[in-house]
Amino acid sequence: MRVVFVVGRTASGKSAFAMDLAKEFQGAIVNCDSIQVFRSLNVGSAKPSIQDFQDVPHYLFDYVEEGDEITAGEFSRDFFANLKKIENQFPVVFVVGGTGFYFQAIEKGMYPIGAADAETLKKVEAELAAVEGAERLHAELKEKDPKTAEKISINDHYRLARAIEMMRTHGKPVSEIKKEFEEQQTPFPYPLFKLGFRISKEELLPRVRKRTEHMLKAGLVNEVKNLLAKNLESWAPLQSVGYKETVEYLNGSIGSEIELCEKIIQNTMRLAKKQRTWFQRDSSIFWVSPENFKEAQEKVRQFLSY
RNA sequence: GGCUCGGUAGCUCAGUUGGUAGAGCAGCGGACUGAAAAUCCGUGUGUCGGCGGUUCAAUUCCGUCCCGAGCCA
Repeated sequence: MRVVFVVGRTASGKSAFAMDLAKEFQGAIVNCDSIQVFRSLNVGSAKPSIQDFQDVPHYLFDYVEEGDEITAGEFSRDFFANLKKIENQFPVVFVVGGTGFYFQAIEKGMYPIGAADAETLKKVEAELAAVEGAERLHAELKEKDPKTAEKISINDHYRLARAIEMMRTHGKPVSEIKKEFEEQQTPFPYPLFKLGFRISKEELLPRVRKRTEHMLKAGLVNEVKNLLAKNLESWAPLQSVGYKETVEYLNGSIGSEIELCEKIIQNTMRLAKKQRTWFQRDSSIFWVSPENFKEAQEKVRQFLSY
């Protein structure tokens, strides 16, 4: 089996492209989007339609239950477990999504140390919350692991806490864990081609606007209302673009549905910008834009048929 | 028509006891290894509503006009 990554900013048209190719090559679609993995997040996550699900086999959508959460490491394991199961069923899978971190997790792997040790992390967070806590911990990191300290802002409490936690739990600096990992890194286990969808901000904005208006018509507010009725207001994915704003609308801090729509469009554009920033540094991606669409299709065909 | 309070960055506003101004948000750029649609970092010249006056110097004081909100007629 071969694997094609189809990456790009949200609403860029990558899903439709992948669907076409999947039909042509009897392939499957595998999700690599951190929000579309969740059941019950349908409208606001711009999940593929029921028709799409029927036309082409889709994997890793809708498989994390309401209220449950997932990490990049877990996603990566789920991804390979899934691929193992279907590797004899399809000549190719198209891994489609916008979550750069998850793509990295599956392509490069994660450090072999696993998730944070809850107890240690809790302690570190308590220290962090103390007066001058961040300053002290950052100084500690700087002393024991200057390389890592240089990359982490004193205000980035999340990364600072995790770095200290790693150091204490595993008894070595993060930069060493990173170095060891890089030395014994294994290549991605399937033939891989990476395709990126490039679309300008000017082209993207009207697409985002249309999609957001459609989400509101399709019942985004109701979707969120139902989740809040189940006491899921602190469920992490409700912090994501589209959901966060709708929660604010329902609790009154966003006044009207028009304002809600504008806010979602704005934050979606910002998300798109961050996605662009992430993917553009990967020089091994072959970029598709409207001008070289045919050429891109040809590239994929070549990759799949030699 | 009279009085009062406002008019400062794209938006909301702070400030200058007179020496030409700064926050938040937005925008723009970036980072990213178990929260990633998250989190964090960098980036601020704008006729300080217009026109006059006083002054070495006015966004700041004075006059006048324009615009907005409120109160009284």
